[in-house]
Amino acid sequence: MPPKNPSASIAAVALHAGVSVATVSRVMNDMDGVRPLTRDKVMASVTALGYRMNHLARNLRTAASRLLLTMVPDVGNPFYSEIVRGIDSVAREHGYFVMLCDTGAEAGRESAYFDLLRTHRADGAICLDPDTVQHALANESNILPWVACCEFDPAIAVPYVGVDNYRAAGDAVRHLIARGHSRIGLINSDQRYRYARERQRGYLDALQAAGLQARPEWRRQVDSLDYDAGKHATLQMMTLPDAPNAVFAVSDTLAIGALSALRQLNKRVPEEVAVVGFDDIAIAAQTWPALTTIAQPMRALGETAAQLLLQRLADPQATVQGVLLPHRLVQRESS
Amino acid sequence: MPPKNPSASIAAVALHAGVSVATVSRVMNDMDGVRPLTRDKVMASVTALGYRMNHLARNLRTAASRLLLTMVPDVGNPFYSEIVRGIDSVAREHGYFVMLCDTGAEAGRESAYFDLLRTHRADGAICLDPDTVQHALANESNILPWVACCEFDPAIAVPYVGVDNYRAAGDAVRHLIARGHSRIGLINSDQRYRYARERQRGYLDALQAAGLQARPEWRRQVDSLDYDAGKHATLQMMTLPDAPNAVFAVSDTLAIGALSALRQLNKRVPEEVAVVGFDDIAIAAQTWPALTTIAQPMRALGETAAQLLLQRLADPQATVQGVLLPHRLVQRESS
DNA sequence: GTGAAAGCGCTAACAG
DNA sequence: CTGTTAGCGCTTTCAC
Repeated sequence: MPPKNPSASIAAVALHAGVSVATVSRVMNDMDGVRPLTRDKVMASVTALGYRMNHLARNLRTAASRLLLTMVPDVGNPFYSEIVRGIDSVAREHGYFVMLCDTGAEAGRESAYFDLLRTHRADGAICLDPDTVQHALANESNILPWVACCEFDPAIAVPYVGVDNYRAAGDAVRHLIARGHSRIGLINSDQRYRYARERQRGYLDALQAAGLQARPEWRRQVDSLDYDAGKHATLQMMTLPDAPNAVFAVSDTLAIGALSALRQLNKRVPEEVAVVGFDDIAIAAQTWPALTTIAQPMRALGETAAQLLLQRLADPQATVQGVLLPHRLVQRESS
Repeated sequence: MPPKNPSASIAAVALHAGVSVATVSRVMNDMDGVRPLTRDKVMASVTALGYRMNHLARNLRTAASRLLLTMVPDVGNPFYSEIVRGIDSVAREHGYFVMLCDTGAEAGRESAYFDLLRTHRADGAICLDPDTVQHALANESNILPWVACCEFDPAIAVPYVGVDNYRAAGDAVRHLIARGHSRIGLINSDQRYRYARERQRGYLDALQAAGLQARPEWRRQVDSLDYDAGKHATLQMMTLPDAPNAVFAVSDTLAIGALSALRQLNKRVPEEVAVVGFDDIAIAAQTWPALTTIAQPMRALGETAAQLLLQRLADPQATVQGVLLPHRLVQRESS
């Protein structure tokens, strides 16, 4: 039973092994230029003393925390949590840990978190917050290494990864049109999000291209992605004299709320009202009826974001890039 | 427009203000014993230079990272993400940030994460992993500050917060019995979790107390909390010659999968088969039929865990405590 | 009330 | 191949 002393310092190990601290450091960092025999001696002392390196000290010296900040508007949303897993997996692969921060999409909290970069508590950040709040951070982007994920403004010189929201929304609407629906409603989220604005544009253009009406009453804006928000929006929309016979929701959670509302209204889905969502979160396949939706490669979105950030950290002056990942329509029962 | 230089050191500020680094440090830490005039001078220089303290250095000096590790089996599960929010909110209130780690309930990964404590990269940890994997860490619990949340073994000398799983499961079963069901199935999760074992015990005892049969075929064990796992378990259970007319699932996700299976089987819920879940995640109110479930105070669970940990950090030798929070039956349409 | 100076534990030149 | 040494930027006695 070796005496466990996690607080033993590198000096203690050096003493025990009869070598210098520099040598211990070399061994601990797997650097070459150490005689195997010496290395073994050091390792023996390390286990004998139960030594663990103090990362605080190393961090100060190397000026790196090996922590990646991830700022999400809402960790509770299944869409975001899947992305976080993607980020986490590649971060860990590269020896980084992730610090998860729930910003509630508030600019204030976001910029407070950004201080973590300025104070060297994190090496880089991935931001999923509204592009409107990203703008505030754009000026410092050259100094502070961060990338945008899902939400991004191509005009900002910040690496990003996302999907083509305009085209994706168009695909959803065109699908609905192809299924014979003509009065198509939109449940949209917070317009501070560029994705919300882009999807609305896609919706509108697709409608127009098909020569269909795009009545303003058929568009509802909600300020959260809760199930209830989608439900209420749908309930309201359906009281309209000439209510939509199909609805496109910009998020699965909203769409699921819509399903719930339609059930309450005794509307048959998709016969009386069709529903299409966005994201393809796990639950989308389990609803009744199962949700037709635009799938986003959530995992890959997170992984790519982490890769971009890691790239940027490795080479700060590398050219800024933007990546668009493919989406696809997953047709189930609700349309 | 002040020259922003986040990498300015305390020495630069001292020079600029014409004071010593000690004084700057005092000002930065809001310590008293500094003349207001001096304080103002320093603050002026701080803003002039755009100084932000380097936390790496401070951390080394104070031997604290002000980071809390949170280890969850699966960040994607809505149950856990709500708890994480609770943790995050009180952590931030106290000047801590949280580092979220998805362990996949693997003992290996868990102990790797624990190294973050040993290497001073985190000050404390909150563990939501199976009590079976917690046992491995119990020995070091006196040295390494951590607390258990949701999953815990009262026998381990580690502070914990959770619910009375035994009683909660009994409540669910008694509710089903009261509604006239006699053949009650159980969809249980991974037995490495103490909560799974406790809930099973509660289920069994409640059945016995009512003089009802507890056939082994009516119990299904799944190895994940995915919707699909619940669905498949239910599908299998329902092929039984004398299938249950009610099922208690130890997690809402499992119960939702069950709902999906029953729909596929054309069984009316709750008339032909009633379903009760556990947790009361947000989606539970939106399913069809809306899910009856045992609600856990997820937010409070997370908040309490963080408080316990913070307490432990403030006073390492304080007595170990265990907290049980109340659960409650939320009756909706599925039973 | 303020300053000088000694480290925290590690890494990285630079010598040997 | 290994050792010596000078810091990283901050906090914290201990003087003044």
